[in-house]
Amino acid sequence: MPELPEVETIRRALEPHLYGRHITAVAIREPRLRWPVPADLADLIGGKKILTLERRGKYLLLKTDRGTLIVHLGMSGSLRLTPSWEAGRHDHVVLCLDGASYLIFHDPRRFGTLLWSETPQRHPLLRHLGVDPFDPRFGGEFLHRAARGCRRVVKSFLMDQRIVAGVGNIYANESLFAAAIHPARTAGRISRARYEILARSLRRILADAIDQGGTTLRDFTDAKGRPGYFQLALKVYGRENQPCSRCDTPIRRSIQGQRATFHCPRCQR
DNA sequence: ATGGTCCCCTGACCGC
DNA sequence: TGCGGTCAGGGGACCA
Repeated sequence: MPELPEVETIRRALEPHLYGRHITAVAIREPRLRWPVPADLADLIGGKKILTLERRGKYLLLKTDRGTLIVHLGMSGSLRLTPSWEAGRHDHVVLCLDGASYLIFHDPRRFGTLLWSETPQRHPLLRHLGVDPFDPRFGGEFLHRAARGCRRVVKSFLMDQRIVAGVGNIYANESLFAAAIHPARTAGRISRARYEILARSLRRILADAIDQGGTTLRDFTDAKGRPGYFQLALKVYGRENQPCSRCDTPIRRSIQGQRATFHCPRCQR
């Protein structure tokens, strides 16, 4: 489900309600996620005070006064904050907070992650993450340099979390369309000038998507249950055979790296 | 090192 | 109504 804009949407909705709260109890109802939820999570996080909720790529970091809960939502994960809670299907982990509210990790497909770390930046899952698209270091020059000698197709290059952290399938497709770059072009053979356009397109699209509360294709909602609206602004993703917004040529769907790829065969070269 | 494939899992949808 | 096939926003493990 969630790429950078959706994760950021959840982060913004949650953080003001989490700051300074204490975790009073933890219930692990289903530990079998991407990796097992630590059986002693209650001991690790119980009684801790929440300091911040940060985002690193598609990860959320719930920082406490001692240690950090690392959260990844996978394809179908969500976090929601409710004043009351009745056990629902796929509500795998529940954090009880002081002030009688519940932070619920819900994930039907269980591709998500909940792990504990005292040094999250050095955690194996986070250590190799690339720059955030909103980091000042990110830009056309950065992409051009990172792509030097790279023989992969540009779309999978863009989705490689070790290069840029946070870009998934929707926003890779959309930013390549905005930059008029064919998704199957070899990453290492794209000019610096075109990477400048791609970097700007990506930033603008991610920022717009955050403003719209993310993209809701099926079931994405923020921490209060509200859907996003950026799906209304999608130009190619999920639009196979529909006319290109720029030239009316039917949008084409293909498969790259086991994932659906959408592009306009006329606009994108 | 690099790049491509497989697979983890559930649910929704489609055609028969 | 039921059944089988396909597809889905991610990414680590494994292989050449």
